[in-house]
Amino acid sequence: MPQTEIKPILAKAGIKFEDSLKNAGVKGAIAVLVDGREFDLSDVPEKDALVEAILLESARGTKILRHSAAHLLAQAVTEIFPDARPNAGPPTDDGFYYDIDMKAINQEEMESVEKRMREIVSRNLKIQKEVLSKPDLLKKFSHNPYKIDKINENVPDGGASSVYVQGGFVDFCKGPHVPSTGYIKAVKLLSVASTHYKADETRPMLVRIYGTAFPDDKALKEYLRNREEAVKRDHRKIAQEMDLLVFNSERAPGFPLYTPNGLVLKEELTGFMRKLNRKHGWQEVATPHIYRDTIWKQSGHYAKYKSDMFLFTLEDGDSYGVKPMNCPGHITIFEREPKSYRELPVKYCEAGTVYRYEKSGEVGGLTRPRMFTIDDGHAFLRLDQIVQEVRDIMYMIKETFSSILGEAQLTYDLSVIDRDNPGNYLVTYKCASCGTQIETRRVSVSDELTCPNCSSTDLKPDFSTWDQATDQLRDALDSEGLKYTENPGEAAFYGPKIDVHVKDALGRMWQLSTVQVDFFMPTNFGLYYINSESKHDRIIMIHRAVFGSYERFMAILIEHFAGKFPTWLAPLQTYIVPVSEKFNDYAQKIHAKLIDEGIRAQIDLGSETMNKKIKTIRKMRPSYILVVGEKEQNDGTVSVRNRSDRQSVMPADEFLRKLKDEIKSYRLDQSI
RNA sequence: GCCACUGUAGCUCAGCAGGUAGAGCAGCUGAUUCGUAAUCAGCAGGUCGGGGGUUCAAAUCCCUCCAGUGGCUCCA
Repeated sequence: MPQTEIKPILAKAGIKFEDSLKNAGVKGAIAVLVDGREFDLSDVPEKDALVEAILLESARGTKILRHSAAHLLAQAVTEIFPDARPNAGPPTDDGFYYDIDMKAINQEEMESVEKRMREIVSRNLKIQKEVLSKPDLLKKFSHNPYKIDKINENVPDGGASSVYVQGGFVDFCKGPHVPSTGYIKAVKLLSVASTHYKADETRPMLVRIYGTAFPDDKALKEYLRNREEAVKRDHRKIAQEMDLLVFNSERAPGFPLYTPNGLVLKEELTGFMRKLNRKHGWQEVATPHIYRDTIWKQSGHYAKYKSDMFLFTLEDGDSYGVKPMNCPGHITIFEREPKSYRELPVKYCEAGTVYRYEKSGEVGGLTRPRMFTIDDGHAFLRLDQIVQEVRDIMYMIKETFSSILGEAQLTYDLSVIDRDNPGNYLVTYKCASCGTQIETRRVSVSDELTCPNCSSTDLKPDFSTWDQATDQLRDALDSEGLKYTENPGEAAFYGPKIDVHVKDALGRMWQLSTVQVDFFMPTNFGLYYINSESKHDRIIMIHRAVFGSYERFMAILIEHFAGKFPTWLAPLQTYIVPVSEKFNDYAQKIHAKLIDEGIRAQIDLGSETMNKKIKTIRKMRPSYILVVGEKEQNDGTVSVRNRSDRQSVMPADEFLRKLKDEIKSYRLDQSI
């Protein structure tokens, strides 16, 4: 293991960090850390400071390396294409990119850029920091409007900032960087994409080149292997091989059609969730796919998501919308009769299929379809019941993923309101002159609100409901001992939420579960309960989903297991191959027995050779392949080949017993 | 929606200095009856994503629309 931590040393004022490190006998540093801030080795401290060496192999060091690799990329590009205007090139979690204003480049050109990068590495150019005044900066980058923008945004008048020079290339940058291009030993360009300047779709497109860099070749190779593995596991490819779904881009672009195999998988997951819901007191309901548009106006979806909905008007003039959400349906069921405080919480759930018109460039596979099924749940409860309910949901979530994925690693996000932009959310406003309260969502920040009572325009947002909801979520997380990060501005328009991310077998994090507290939709629909004093009281709603979308979760499972599902999920659990036609009867007897016991079993009575049958069925990823011939027929046994191609022979009854047990217990590995 | 790339048989792909399509697998027919990753032979299968244009002639060149992929934006 490379050493990644070194004891801090004292750096004297006026002496370059690199010299202080050298004097202290510290080797291999590429930058230093002082009070949490990173500096170049060539920087000179103004006063004595305790410094920590940053080694290339550390997380910080690798990030610096990648940042330098981004500069290297820009240098190579500008050497080959002198007209290219680099914009920005940051490191990312697993690599780096650089956005450059240039003509789109193809594969060969990208390879020549990469070749040039290696060549610049072998030149081992010194990467030197210079500090320039603002006018000098503007002059130096006068040919590059993007850098001019950046300088004007980041450097105050009369101020100065650093640039980094390597050979003939110079970039406006805070740094730090590795001391020379020779440090960038393991670098690889990965892909070309395009992006809008400042992520603003009205601005010009830039070419974004992605790449990655690692401290050594071995780490790079391993990363590339993982990437290849991810491509091999692509759910679209495996779903095709296992015959799970059909996408017909002409007839229904973005809409998955389930084949028999695919439906087995979805129904197994639905069954799992049904059982869990029952255990936790969620009652199953079913609601229509189409409603009058008035319900969407009332829920607030229409105002915000109209253009993303499938809407239509009939000849008689009635307008309808296909549901993009299940909540209004559940509300409609809930409000059928008044509820007493004693009856709460009321919890409805549904595997509810919703339809959203995702824009053409956004649809893709199962991760972003236009039709998907949510394991949706809506709890209607009292203010004092939130914490307990959220805790129970967090428990359900943990139960689900540890059961389906094994030792699942979960992380939690708490998304809260951005107080500076209340216009994005449904917020209570209080009139400063007459005290009237209204709950509304401004369409744009410039929208002036007027008091419906006194027509005053002096309305102040009141965040107390948001604060209450958010505090309850914090409470629930804290009392379950869960660590979480808070994200201001990421809340839903009707309330704060907890999102749960799950790590898959390739180390990727996926956002799956979500728990959202909603004070506003119950208000929009006038929901109430009768409290112990016979008065109306406000209903609180919790929206929750554990899998999120079945389709997306299936995609994740396919890639997580590489299609080799645990037996309970596998569309094909047993595949039976007779050694030759002579043993068809015995094979059919076994098959009939398995079918009778509810096993998803198939038998192959074709005239192909046994070898070929085994070969061709592999893409279906059966849990078990049974080969039966003379020996098995005589002994009443089966020859079993499992997912890892391990073979064994056992009595047919024993196989069936173990198989049933494995399925019933949702077992992840194989018992045979 | 924006940018780039791609679209040829059910699947994977070849053909593209313009001369109206080819392979493997899958399928069908026949032979083969086999002990754990491809038995042999034959047959059939495509108005080359749709539309328009240039040309004597378009899968191939041009325009346009649709769709897929990688990104950007968005994601109730």
